[in-house]
Amino acid sequence: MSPRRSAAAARDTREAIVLRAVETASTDGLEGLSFGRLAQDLEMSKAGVAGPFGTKEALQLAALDEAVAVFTRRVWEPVAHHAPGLERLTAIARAWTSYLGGDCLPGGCFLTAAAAEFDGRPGPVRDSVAKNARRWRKVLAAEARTAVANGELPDDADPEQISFELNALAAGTNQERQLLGDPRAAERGLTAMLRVLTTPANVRPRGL
Amino acid sequence: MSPRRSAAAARDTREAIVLRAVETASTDGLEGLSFGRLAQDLEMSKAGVAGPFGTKEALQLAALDEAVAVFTRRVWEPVAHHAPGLERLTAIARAWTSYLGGDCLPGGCFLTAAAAEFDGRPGPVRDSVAKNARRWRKVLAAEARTAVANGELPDDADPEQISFELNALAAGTNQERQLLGDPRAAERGLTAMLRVLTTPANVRPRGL
DNA sequence: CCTACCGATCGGTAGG
DNA sequence: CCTACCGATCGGTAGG
Repeated sequence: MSPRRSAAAARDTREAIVLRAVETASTDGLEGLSFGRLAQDLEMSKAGVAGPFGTKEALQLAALDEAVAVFTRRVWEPVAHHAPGLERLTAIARAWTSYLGGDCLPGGCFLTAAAAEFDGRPGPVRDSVAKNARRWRKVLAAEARTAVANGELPDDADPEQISFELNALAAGTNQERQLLGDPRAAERGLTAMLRVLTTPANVRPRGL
Repeated sequence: MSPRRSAAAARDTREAIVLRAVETASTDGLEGLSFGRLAQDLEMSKAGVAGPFGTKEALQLAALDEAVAVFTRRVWEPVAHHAPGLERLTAIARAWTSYLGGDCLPGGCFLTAAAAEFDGRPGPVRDSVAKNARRWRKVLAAEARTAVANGELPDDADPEQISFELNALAAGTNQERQLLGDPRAAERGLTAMLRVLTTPANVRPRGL
């Protein structure tokens, strides 16, 4: 009663294509993907690569889903056992910057790159990028809200602002690492994130 | 003794192509530029567009230079008359976030997008993007160093860290505006930047 | 999952 | 700055 061999083989093929697509897109962008080049890399026919997806857009969406799954596995799952609130936020800061400072993908954080690539273009790929970005931002804001409720952050701390700043610092950490090649990128990012969690901006500082 | 008519006309043509290229690349990326499409947009022949540049890479570099010039005009020049140090840094934060929150380009901050697009690829375009990024980062760090020397920031504030954080927050502001469509993006970015300038991270906060 | 093909577009050049 | 062209590659499909 195991799945028919051909169905399992088809799944494996699809998975191999998606993994390679994520790698390629991390350096060349999602728009830089092509069936022909993937076929060469995987030593398959072009039609064999295109078949499981039908369109380039479907391939891009599949690669994006895979990248989200990797991010979840590398950043969210390791911190899920921490207590909600400030403790978990701190754990996220550590896991996230460590992820950005590592070299799991040749071109750096896929999701940051995809956000920049599609932020000016309409369509399903952009919609998916935006949806995932919003989802993660909501996770961060919810943790910040819990931290305020727990008295771990000041009553007037703004959870949305904290979420915004953590996200910005992650994007900056990725740029520091990938474009400028700074090995201290992760450390700089973590220092900044921890300060956001220590002295969060609520109201605009006076006199500036 | 005025320049020959044909030379002046050639300069105008080149300029028109570059301006259109910056616009196109702000949404589609520098790699998304093509002589053929620019020719259609400008109602010229493809060879007429390619001629003044020779290669696509030369066109990309010209578009990048133009975007840097726009950034300088919009962010640096308006603050150059301010006193060096904290006052000028604060003015930069205002001009920068205002620039990012405006809509001078359809696809948002060209330089942030180019950084993300080329951070994983070798070549002259990446080198130019990195060189410009480094140059701006040095300007920011120098201002922070002056602020420390003036006693406007704590003695142990780290100018490089301040430069890193301001840059990260700019990238985050651009993403907030372009991808998530948040009209408060500029305000959030400014709030965060001003806090960096008010309570800069120097050493890692204790106990985290 | 393959071969073979479609029309379109790519970067670039010859020649004027 | 134009027409006309080059070989290569694109996304996608027919048919098996």
